[in-house]
Amino acid sequence: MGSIFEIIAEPNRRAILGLLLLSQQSVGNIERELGMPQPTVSKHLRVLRDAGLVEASVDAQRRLYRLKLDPLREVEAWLAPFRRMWSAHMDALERHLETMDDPTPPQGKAARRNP
Amino acid sequence: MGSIFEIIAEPNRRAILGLLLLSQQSVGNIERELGMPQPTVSKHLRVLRDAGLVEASVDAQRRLYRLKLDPLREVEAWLAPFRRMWSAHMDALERHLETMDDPTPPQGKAARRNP
DNA sequence: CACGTATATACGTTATCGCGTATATTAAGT
DNA sequence: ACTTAATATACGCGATAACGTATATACGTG
Repeated sequence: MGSIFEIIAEPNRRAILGLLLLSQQSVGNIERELGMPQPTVSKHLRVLRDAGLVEASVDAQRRLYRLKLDPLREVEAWLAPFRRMWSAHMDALERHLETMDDPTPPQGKAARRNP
Repeated sequence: MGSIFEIIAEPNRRAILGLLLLSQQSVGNIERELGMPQPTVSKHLRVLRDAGLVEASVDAQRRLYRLKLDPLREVEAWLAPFRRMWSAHMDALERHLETMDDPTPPQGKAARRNP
């Protein structure tokens, strides 16, 4: 499977990652919690493992899967400029609201960014 | 096409969005800049438009496409808890480094950085 | 109105993904 | 050793997405 973006495009995989956010989980737990058949879980876990998004430790017959979120940094990195863009718009809106004849000028709450 | 995640899973679409980050672009520009055949561009733009990621204004025969990044907030929202997680690890590492052969033991609860 | 330019869509093909069912593997308990 | 539990894999299938080629639509210019 190609990029991290394709990996997280799958809803079930996102669900699994979301569940693992709470704590590590056995395959059976994931199966029960998310209500998907066991082979499906295992196969998605395989994909996630190959992508480096999870890793497993063996607890007898169980495998406990936990998050390894390093690969998500690529998504974060890709998203960053877009986030900058919309916070730029936010700032513009703030500036606009500040200049609107407002008897109570914005103060106190939310410290200025880049003072 | 389903979720925003599937939309941005496609490399060419991410390329288009990346290009639009600079400024609005005509279809022909995208075609030249990214070196993909025109129908491909148009079809991806169609998908992006349906997803609300992009909107076009007509300039004679050209269509100028620009970003509309609202839908990306969903990605941002999904990513947020994971980001919190790895910055938590960062903080833990920092705390650890602070206490490493540091003659001044950790006493004040959070010696916040950037006072 | 004919023509070139710019963009959109239709169609057929190919590749891949996710699923379900069945089976293999590995460890535990008796 | 036999059995049960837990997880992994193999195989065939149906859906869908992306692509290339060809064609349609809309606009501007002579």
